[in-house]
Amino acid sequence: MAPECGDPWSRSVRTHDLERCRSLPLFANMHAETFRHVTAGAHMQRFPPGTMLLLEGDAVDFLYVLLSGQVELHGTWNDQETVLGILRPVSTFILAAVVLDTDALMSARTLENSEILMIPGDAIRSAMVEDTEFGLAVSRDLAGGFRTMVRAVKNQKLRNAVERLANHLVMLRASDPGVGATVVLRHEKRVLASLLGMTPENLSRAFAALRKQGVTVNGAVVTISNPAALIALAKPDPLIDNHAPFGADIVTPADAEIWSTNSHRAALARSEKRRA
Amino acid sequence: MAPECGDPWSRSVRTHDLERCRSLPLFANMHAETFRHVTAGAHMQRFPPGTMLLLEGDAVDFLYVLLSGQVELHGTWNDQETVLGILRPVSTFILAAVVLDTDALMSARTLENSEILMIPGDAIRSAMVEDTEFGLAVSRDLAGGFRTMVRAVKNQKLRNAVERLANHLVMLRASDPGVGATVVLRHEKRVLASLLGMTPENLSRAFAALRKQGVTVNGAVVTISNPAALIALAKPDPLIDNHAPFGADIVTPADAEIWSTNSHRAALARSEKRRA
DNA sequence: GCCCCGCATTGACAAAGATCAAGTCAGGCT
DNA sequence: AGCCTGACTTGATCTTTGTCAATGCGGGGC
Repeated sequence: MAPECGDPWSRSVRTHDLERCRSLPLFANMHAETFRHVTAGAHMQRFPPGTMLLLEGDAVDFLYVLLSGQVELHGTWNDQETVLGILRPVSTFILAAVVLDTDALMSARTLENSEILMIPGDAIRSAMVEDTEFGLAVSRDLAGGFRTMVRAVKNQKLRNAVERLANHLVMLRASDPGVGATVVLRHEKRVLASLLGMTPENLSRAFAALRKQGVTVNGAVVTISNPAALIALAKPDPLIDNHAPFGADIVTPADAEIWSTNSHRAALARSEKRRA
Repeated sequence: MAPECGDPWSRSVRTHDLERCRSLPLFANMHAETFRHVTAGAHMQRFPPGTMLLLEGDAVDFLYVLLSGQVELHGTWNDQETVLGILRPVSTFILAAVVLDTDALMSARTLENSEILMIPGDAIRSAMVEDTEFGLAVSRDLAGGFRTMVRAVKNQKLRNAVERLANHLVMLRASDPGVGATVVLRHEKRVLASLLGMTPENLSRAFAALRKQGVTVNGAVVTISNPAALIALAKPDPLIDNHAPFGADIVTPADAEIWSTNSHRAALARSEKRRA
């Protein structure tokens, strides 16, 4: 289902890929044999930016594992589109549709060059039956995904645009292990706007509104001169915002809830280098 | 955690209760022995309307099974409240928190006199390990719940207030086995307003706006004199609205997605036959 | 029966957000 | 280098939604 934009580039699956896959909570405790069986039928593909991996309504034949790059999940209705989530490595996506062997509710599109491991849905479903440990991991992953979406609904219904942006910035700050004066936006602003449920114009104005709280923007670099003021406005809440603390704190591994993402850190470092 | 509002009324668990529980897809294929073990520690309680069963942030010790009455799930932030879902029998709730053994993201409150079976979370979690069939059912239920929440986000972000109301009415019509001229709202209007993500005042105006499409309201009774016009405005979409599209189409049994409700399905099939 | 209280509706107004239209800027291409 | 494209911003305007206030309606309790 890749309509345009050049052929995907298939390549063989390296053991390094499998190791990264294995590092996900979803696969970590799987029996070695089941893991081998599941990945036997998998194949690896590279996609250029802007490739539609999956269209909502399509039957879902694979579980996707994003190993490098960035993928956007979005939904469409009445010629409008809204971004429902953005994935960074290492993450899986559309597990729910695979488990139910049904059609996708979200479309998926690459935002950057991306390497994706595609695991046949059949293999996933039979592994759930054969390997209890994996079955449990699937349940935990889906429970986390459910909670992520509950948070999204609360965020959308209880907060206005400026508050959503403020919390997004607070989240970025919290997830950045480095010092605190600046954060780097991880997506194009128009993508971010859609993710936050507003138009690009309105995102610009929301940034402008946050100048009072000491927020200034320069391209993708946002400097937060008065974190306390920003946080006072944002009122982050653990029951909405899942600030995955890398640095400290335990957070039960099951409660990842970032779809199934685990290791963001690499990408962050990269984007930090180049800045206007 | 039932703060006020009179003592809950505990009573013994009857076999009839267990049978209704068993009818849920979540429990239907469970081994008899596991089911007996799981329900051994369960107890039954009656709650008057307005009782807080669970407060967001609370640790979750039980899986709740609603056997009669009506329960509202809502979220809170910054002194505002929004309804995230409304359950009718027979449904379970907060399975995700039980699976992860963590705190609740949603509060639960009875809207009517309700009978609720409370199953200890430990028993659920150990049953998942011991009974593969049950583990699979849990995964499927959570996958359905995830998809329900994805639909909710799309509904909220892609549609305006009038469109959300129109689709709600179309959904009620589709799920009502009787003839088509009227539907009955299932909740107080202010609850419905919150569920649809608007204020009560705005709900009134949304109803007024639908008069052009032949919608008139009288208390809880809504008459739809021109279904085609209403549907034309609502543009219901199987990827957002989980009711049988008017054409045909089967709903795959796995794709329940109504949290974990089952009882609708029969109604759906019925309404499929008769169509304007 | 009467009184109250809470729900629902309506109108006037205010705030939030979307749309339309320029206009700027940076990066990529020839 | 020069140009072109696409992203971002800003202002003006309109639509949608929320807020505040007043009123009507109806059911439950005394």
